[in-house]
Amino acid sequence: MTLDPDLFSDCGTDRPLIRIGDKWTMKIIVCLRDGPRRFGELIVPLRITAKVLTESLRAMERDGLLTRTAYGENPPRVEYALTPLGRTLLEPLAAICAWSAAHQPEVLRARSA
Amino acid sequence: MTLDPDLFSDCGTDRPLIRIGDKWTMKIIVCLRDGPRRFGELIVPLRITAKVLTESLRAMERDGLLTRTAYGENPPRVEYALTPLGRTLLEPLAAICAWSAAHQPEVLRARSA
DNA sequence: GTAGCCAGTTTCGTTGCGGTAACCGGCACC
DNA sequence: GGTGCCGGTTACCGCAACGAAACTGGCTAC
Repeated sequence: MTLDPDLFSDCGTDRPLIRIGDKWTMKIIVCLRDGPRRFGELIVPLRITAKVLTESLRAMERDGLLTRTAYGENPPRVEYALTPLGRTLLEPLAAICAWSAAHQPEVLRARSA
Repeated sequence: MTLDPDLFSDCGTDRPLIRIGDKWTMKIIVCLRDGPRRFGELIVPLRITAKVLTESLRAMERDGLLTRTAYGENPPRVEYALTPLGRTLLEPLAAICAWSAAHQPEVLRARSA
């Protein structure tokens, strides 16, 4: 594997641009990959609390990763959808998931050894 | 972009297999990509404290990502090197760094808007 | 008038990652 | 016999993330 020496230069910043590794960002993006979802359609499969989900969604909205659309109905309806920018994150995320899937046995074997 | 529907299935676990997003794992791997390094050669460029570096290295050693070789010399000399398994992480890491570099302006623009 | 729906917000408490500072052990040099 | 070098370890601490539970608000249906 040949790697551009400067490929990692932007990883040297104090805090990563997007907290890929935080507990929820990645899962929310994956949950939204097939189309918009409502608050309640995220909270159940993710098994996240309302507070943390709200915080995560707001942060991702601020970063331009997803959009929040509130319809003035009652009971309330709010839909969250990935932006094109958010969609571009699916590819590197897939790379990590593929690595996880491929090397999980190896890591677990190393851990138990 | 076409994505295997099951590609993300392994990301649904409670804790990710490797804490890619933790503050140091990624940087340590990048620091070791050109060959083995000593404790002191990691602590200076990373600007990490001894305690946290030790903890991170031990955890990565447990996971089989790197090896620790202590030479019985004095003053002590210890070298850390990526294993083949650790090297395979460079590729997905590069994907994330590339994303960061490519989309940083977009994110920052969204944040300030 | 009360109960339920949805999408939150508020309050309070816990946990764990990361940081600071001090100390350790063996040798080598002066 | 004191000092420095290297690679740690130990004790303590703060903050941000995470979580549980109760509450809100506006509308609808009974």
